[in-house]
Amino acid sequence: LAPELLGKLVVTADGRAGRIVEVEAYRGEQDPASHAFRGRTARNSTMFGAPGLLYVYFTYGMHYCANVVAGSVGEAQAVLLRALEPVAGLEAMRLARPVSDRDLCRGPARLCRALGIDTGFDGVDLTTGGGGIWLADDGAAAPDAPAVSGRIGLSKASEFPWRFSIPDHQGVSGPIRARGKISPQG
DNA sequence: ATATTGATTCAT
DNA sequence: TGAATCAATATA
Repeated sequence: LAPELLGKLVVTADGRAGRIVEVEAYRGEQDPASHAFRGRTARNSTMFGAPGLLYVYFTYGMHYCANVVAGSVGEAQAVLLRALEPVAGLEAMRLARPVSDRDLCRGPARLCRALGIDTGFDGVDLTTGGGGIWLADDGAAAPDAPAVSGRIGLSKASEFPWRFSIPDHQGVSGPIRARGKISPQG
């Protein structure tokens, strides 16, 4: 499911939108790197819910990251949104954080800042639009052969090749990759 | 390479 | 209670 999100749009009620260009998959209680690895807690309970929910968590004392819940109820699978290509509402994004347009949504915490996502959005349903943020499909196809590489920024299980991105897209978060020794792209 | 920053979690 | 950890980013 994770690679199929590539090319989809994330849209907010106030007119901001970005195209998904990079994601990572997390596989619930079987995945040592997943927040759900040690079972359900107050923080990760959204992951155990229905597919299509938005799981937002706060980390490093200052950053939010957003995931799309996948799998079925109770499986706690999720797809981390790592980078978007800004598509609409760029003015509001620049206001949230003044950086170059290319960097607005390049990185899991940056895209949350740019779209105004915080833990208040944790648990909203991305399929109905009622939560103020939703997924849209404008017909752009996911790449036939998405780039695959090791996950980024993890102290455990970073070797699992569950990071997917649009090949050679400039919006993909790059340099952080140097921390892992995985042969990148593919 | 290092500072930032605070919630969450696991161990006393 | 306390310490370690953390799916990150900015700055040097």
